[in-house]
Amino acid sequence: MGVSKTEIFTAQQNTIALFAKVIGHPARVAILQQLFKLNSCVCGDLVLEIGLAQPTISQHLKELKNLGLIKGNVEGTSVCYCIDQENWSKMKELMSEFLNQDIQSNGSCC
Amino acid sequence: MGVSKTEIFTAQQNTIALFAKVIGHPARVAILQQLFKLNSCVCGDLVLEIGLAQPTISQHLKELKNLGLIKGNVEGTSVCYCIDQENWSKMKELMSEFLNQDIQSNGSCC
DNA sequence: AATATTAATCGTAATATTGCAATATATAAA
DNA sequence: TTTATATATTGCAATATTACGATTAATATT
Repeated sequence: MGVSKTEIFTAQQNTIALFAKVIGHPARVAILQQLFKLNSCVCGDLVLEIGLAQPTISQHLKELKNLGLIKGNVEGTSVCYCIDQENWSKMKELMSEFLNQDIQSNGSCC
Repeated sequence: MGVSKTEIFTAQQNTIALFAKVIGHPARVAILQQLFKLNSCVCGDLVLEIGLAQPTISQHLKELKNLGLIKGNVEGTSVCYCIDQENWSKMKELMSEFLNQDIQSNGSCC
């Protein structure tokens, strides 16, 4: 069907999946890395840096913004984007907790 | 197009995206959590636990296996799955490095 | 006001993902 | 050897994602 059955999972599972999904595209990884590198960055610079068309970058920025990982400020005709550090930290917390899980049983593995 | 332009990104960016993508579905998050909880788990138990059809679970397991995050051993008619701890650690390392990035510039944010 | 600049949105084509019924495969048990 | 059990594979329908050209919107500049 192409649509996930989110209702059968916990809120935490769905949230982890949503954050992972938005990082699950190399263009968005590249955008985030660039924003960490430059602190703030105008949309047009990302288009040049990354090499995808302007509407495509704009779409990826929108997804990152929807999840709160970045924020954008209008500056004249350009829009300046940067990491939303507070939300990034929250996401990092959630993902780290998931990644750092330990095997909870001592039964031998297969 | 539906197809990512992976060739314009670095290997690291593509790898991060691939790992994030496979975690980007709540069913796979749930499977991984269950495997951490029980150490090893038979496919059929995951079907019961998670509540998706057997072919669907089987497909998700395949994706996790393709990326090396889990491994499966045949035990009679069942297949026992567990976390591949070595590869999980490598993935964790890569993702943590990405998540723990710090702003590298002191220019003010927008 | 007219024009240039920048980014967002719309529309669309190509492809990927999700989920499951039906079927195939492989081993165990009778 | 037949039958039961467990998992994988196939095929398909519904939906989502990716990418971009064309256009729109919004502000700056002349």
